[in-house]
Amino acid sequence: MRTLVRMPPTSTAATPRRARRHDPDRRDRLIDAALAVIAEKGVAGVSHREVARVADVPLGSTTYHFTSLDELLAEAFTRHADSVALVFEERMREAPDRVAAIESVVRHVSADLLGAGTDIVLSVELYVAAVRIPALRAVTQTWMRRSRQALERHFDPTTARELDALVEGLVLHSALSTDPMTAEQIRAALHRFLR
Amino acid sequence: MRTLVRMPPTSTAATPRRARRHDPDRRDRLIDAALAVIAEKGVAGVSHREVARVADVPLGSTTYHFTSLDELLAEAFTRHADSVALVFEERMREAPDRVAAIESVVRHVSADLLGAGTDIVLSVELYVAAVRIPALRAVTQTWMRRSRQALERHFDPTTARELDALVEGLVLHSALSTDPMTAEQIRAALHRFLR
DNA sequence: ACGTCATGCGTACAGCCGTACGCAACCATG
DNA sequence: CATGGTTGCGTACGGCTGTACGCATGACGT
Repeated sequence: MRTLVRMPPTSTAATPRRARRHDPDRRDRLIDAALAVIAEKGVAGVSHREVARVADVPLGSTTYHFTSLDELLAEAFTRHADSVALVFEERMREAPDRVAAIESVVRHVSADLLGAGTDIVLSVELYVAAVRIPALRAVTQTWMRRSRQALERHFDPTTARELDALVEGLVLHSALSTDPMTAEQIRAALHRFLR
Repeated sequence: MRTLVRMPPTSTAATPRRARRHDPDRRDRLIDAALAVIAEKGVAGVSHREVARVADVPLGSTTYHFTSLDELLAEAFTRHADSVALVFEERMREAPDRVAAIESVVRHVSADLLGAGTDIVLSVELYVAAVRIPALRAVTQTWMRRSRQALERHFDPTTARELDALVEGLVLHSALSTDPMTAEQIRAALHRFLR
């Protein structure tokens, strides 16, 4: 139904043209909403409409702030990778020596990654999306580099690279397993590698 | 255009109703086609129509053989996991001792997994799909169990589990990296862990 | 040779999608 | 208070999706 006649704002028409809201954080909230959708339904579940629904904004708003869906995905995953990398960097920074660093890695795996359920899901979604979307490959590259550099505060480059891979594997296997490894088992594995 | 008049088979009508083919391997070929689609476009790219196109069968044929898309995905990933597991089991079987077993693992990672590009993509797609589709969780579980059991021919259970995780991490990092690890680097990492 | 019936396929339907586009609303000027 | 321009949103369009359903087909028993 095209409204040729101007409706008063109080009209009870189907969609009464919501008052336009001035809110400068909207773009941010859309990115968070996108991450929520990815965590719950996967990248496949991300659509302009779904994100708009979760963020409680009109459809037109999402297409206004993000030209394409890929742009939205790139920003969302960048935020995710940034936040995980920041936490890990802090963990490495606060470790005074090599032994403490190992313990920090254990905590990072068991608390930061495996503890908060959605983070690993987001990461795996990122990995698979990165296979096909070049912009996301760059995100994973940067993340891996930061991760290794953080480790290099306490370990030589080769060890850092291998350790990073081991951590990845431990996290992934635990995430997929019905019988995930305990913090103690993770500690044992890391000490064995670094002994 | 509904054809109320019976068309002769030689008619040049839009879709001349292809001769029905008796081919009992159709189901198998559909599963392979599904794997090809997953490798090329991801799980998100799998649709009855796309699989039908790749397998060169009519749309109705896919919906006939597989009630739902999830059923098709489950069968496809089961086939993939089976085939990778079989290769790995063979590699472990042919290794006479522990040292040879390590070398077999190196070859498995660098040749079987990283060598043939599509396999890792399929695996990562499986991991992420397994998060949301219960039937696929079972597939990953079985695969992990077989993998560990194969390793247990040469290593104790704890070592097997840790080694399995390390392999996973090495493969994943190499697959995602623009600068993947060489076979030599992988060998070094494994020897370091098992030294 | 001929009927029967499980097997296989064409088609239609309803619903979701991304995106383009034009108009409404507001802010900053004058 | 007028007016211009920027920002934001409603809507429509074409295309893709899964799936249900009914009819054509041909293998097989007789």
